Amino acid sequence: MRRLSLYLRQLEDMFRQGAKTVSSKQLGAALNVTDAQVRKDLAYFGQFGSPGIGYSVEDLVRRLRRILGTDSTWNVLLVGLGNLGAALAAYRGFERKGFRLVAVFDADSGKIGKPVPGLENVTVQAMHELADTVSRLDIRLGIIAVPAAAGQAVADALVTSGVSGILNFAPVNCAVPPYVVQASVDMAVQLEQLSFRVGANAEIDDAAG
Amino acid sequence: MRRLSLYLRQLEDMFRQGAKTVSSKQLGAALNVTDAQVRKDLAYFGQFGSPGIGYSVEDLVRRLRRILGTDSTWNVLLVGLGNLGAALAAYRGFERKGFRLVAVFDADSGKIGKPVPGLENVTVQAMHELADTVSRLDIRLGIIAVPAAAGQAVADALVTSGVSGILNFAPVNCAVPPYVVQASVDMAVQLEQLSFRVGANAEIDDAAG
DNA sequence: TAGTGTGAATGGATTCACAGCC
DNA sequence: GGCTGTGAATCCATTCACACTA
Repeated sequence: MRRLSLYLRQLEDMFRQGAKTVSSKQLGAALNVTDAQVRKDLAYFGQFGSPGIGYSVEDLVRRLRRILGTDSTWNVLLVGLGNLGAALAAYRGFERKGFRLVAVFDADSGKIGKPVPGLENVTVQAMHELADTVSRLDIRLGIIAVPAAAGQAVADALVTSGVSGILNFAPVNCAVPPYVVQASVDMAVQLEQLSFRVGANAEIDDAAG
Repeated sequence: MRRLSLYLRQLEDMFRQGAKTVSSKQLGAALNVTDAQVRKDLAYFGQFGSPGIGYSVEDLVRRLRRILGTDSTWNVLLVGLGNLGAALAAYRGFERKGFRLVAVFDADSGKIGKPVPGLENVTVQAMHELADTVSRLDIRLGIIAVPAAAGQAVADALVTSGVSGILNFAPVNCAVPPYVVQASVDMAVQLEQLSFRVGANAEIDDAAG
């Protein structure tokens, strides 16, 4: 369920602010979701709450992490150290969520061998080292941050090297076998969705006067 | 419909490769969608295809752009020129999709007044100039690329300044009034979704032997 | 009383199946 | 023969309503 991650993020936030318990209504209100929806989502994985009380924030955080698989750390690799890749490498939010960027690859020979800004003990590797590194460091997730034209080739290389999941920032649809999980984020597509919905909103307003 | 943007991206790709017509089956196969799904989606907006032939790629691209509102250019602003913001500012893919980054804001006084790397004629502005700039340049979409702690304040400022849509990269849920459209992208959440689905896949494999 | 867990009902999205057109 | 557009059927997610519990 895609909402589970959002529940967890919100709950971690609430936990930092010292909240002990939370009701489905409170959690839902913070995320624009109905209380019934929250309860259905959580109940699907077991009995987490106490009638009359709500949910223990700390307990729920622990259980959600377990469900999402982030109660242990995942090793992650990145392909493509352009602007976006560099931003991802420097982002300090992954660590806290249970992900560790342990290897970075690029096709540009000018970058290979140099340290990755913002990452300790990681130097840029050549693409041909991919498979070796994946098995040596037990890497299961790969992030693609390369131009569209290179996307499919990199996806193929990741699949061959044995990763189980791919997060794809290249603005292209990459074909992967069904046993490999893929998520895609395309900035331009996101903006298009926005402009579409803004346009639709404007029409509704027009119709309403 | 969220798939519309993906259809458009794929069609633009096919157009560049010289394709004249495309069938719902071909288009669907490229995106892991059934042919019936493609036809339903497109038919919702009108009669675009010819039985026996398929769809004209060029015509369909034009019609989809019209539907998505990207047949004309949208002015866009960016708040936050950290690693991610800089990557977005330097990304050359927006222009081709009908979006132009015309203003960049940051709270860091050390950055204000300096040119934005990769953008012609754009210098970093202070937050207090937001509302003025939005109305002067007729900006309707805003991108948030600031730390989580600053997200809500920036969202509020954008709403007050009069933008119609917000693309939020801050890892926090921002409350906005219903007449403002919002899309959110959280890199860490994306990875969590992946790890969840990879875990689920593994269990299915286990069960199957 | 406040709030969970859950069957029943609803509604929206997806698939099926096919008539009609090129 | 190949392919679209679309009603009918199906599936799945969401909401409703409430029995039950701390």
